[in-house]
Amino acid sequence: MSKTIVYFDLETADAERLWDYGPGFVRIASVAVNGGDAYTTTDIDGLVELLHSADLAVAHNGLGFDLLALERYHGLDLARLVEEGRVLDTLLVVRQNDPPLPAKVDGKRYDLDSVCKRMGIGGKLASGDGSVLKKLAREHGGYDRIPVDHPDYLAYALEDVELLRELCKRLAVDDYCWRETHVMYRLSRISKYGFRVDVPLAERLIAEQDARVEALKQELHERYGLPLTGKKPQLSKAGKTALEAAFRDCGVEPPLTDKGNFGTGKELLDRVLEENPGNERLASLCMVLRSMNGERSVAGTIHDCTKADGRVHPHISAEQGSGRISVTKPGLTVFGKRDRKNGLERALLLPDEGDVLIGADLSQIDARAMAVHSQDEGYIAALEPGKDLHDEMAAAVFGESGWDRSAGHHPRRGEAKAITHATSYGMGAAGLAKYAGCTLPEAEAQLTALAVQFPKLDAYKRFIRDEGRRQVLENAFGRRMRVEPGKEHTKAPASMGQGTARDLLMEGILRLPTWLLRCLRAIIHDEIILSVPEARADEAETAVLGALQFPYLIEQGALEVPVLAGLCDRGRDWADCYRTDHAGWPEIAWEHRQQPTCDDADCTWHTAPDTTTNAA
DNA sequence: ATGTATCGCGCC
DNA sequence: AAAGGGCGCGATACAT
Repeated sequence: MSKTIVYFDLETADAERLWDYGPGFVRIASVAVNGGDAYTTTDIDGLVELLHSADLAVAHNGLGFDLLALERYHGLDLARLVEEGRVLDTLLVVRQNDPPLPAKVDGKRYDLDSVCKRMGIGGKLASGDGSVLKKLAREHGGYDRIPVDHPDYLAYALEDVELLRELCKRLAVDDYCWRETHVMYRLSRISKYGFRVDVPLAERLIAEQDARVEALKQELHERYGLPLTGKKPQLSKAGKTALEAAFRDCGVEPPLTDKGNFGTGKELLDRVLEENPGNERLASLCMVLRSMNGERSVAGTIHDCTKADGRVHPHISAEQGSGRISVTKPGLTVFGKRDRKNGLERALLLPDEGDVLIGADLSQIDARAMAVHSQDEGYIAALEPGKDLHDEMAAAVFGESGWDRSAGHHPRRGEAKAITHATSYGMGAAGLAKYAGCTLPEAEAQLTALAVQFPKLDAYKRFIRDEGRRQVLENAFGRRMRVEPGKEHTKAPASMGQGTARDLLMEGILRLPTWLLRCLRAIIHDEIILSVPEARADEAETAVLGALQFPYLIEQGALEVPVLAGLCDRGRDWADCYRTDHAGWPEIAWEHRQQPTCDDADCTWHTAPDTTTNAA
């Protein structure tokens, strides 16, 4: 009994409009069944029928695009296909077979054409690289206006599916690929359902920011002759020239970046201020520059990404070197959280009507990943439920003396935090000293103490650096990760820590009950956010914790490492989820923002936008 | 016009 | 010999 394998590729309207184009988004499909002749068709419902009856549906980036389009507009039962193991996304497989270097270097190496070229597939089929399609779209006034019988269009589509079939013959599909299929399907629910946006708030914040930026530009112009063109004149060539003169006017040499260029970044300003205490003119210049630089356009980005349904539908992919998840358009991973200045950015995202946001984050998950791999008894013990890793680290490095375990935290917990964080990633004594603000000998002593207290952790890092010289590492779950030659010392441990941490969270995603999948709204490396009906919030939180927490055993006979998670506050918006963490910043709480006024002079919600900075 | 590089900022 | 890692995105400069 032979299996039916369907290879397919879609040509659509502008891919950016997957979630809001409406019917007609999918224009033609190219299809090949087993070894039969490839063909193109406009009968997309027919393709879906074919996929429903097939043993395997194969597409490149299918879980990022093609299958999602068929699900949205043509009734594809994607959940069932994935559940029954009948979906193969070759993009996921290629990344596993030939893992990427960091995205900066390797970002565009995995589109179908690049992959096939690299593997020597293509032969006489020469069009490649999508330029044909782009040209057609330009000629006809858009991707959705290319005639569906245009011979070049059809040839292009046909070639893609033939390449896909050839590619498939050369791929090795391991267990990790099948697991990853389930992972990416589940994460694609975030794109599908989208995250509701507070559009009026976005518009208000944008307007306020525009006013603020205009005032800052004006100030720099009047005081230092900065040109007024562009959004960030301090970054423009003419702007830099003006500012260099401004620094000299203050009696100071213009600060330079590591590459020797003039720069006005936070660190450079800090340094120049430190070196010139009491220079008021300089202080005032730096303050305005800092305000200018600090102006981000998160509200604008969100607004631009919001579709007609009032929601953003972020794109989810696993293209990072460690396998970490990228969330883009908009990039939800970088929204303000720690700085009060940006704390309200998350207030732009809302639960569905009648819902509340819930969320949970894994506790020190990178450290747990290192514990899993190193099997260091002491390190694992420090991660036991009820213990605080940083307290235990402080005790290990600085000693138990002066710490009454029953009375609270270790007095030097703050310092230990830096050490824990730094050492998993191979930071040296110099780096640690700078990061932690201690002297070099102190940093050296701390690193030595660490190696003595956690010998297996230390040994593991040395081992994995060595392994890294083979260029490809495998994390605890079997994900393959490439290490840049020459950077093993720092990147090998980092990849294992981040990569295994990533898959520990994905394990939680796979353990979520099905009903919560449509509630998923965001994923931020070690944290997930969901929008759930208020009446089911208790149930949902219990289920989320149940899914995310489990003892992890890397292999038979190994020591178990507990994976633990904590809930955030239930939020009326995303910022509201962290009101307890930031009790000192009342505006983080939704309740507070409902008041017409408040007494906190530093409140970033009620205080009228201060555009002047007014140094005088 | 389009793509790459650089800076600068934010998060994990 | 010494070395924190991973990223997204806006804004700008420069090459093609």
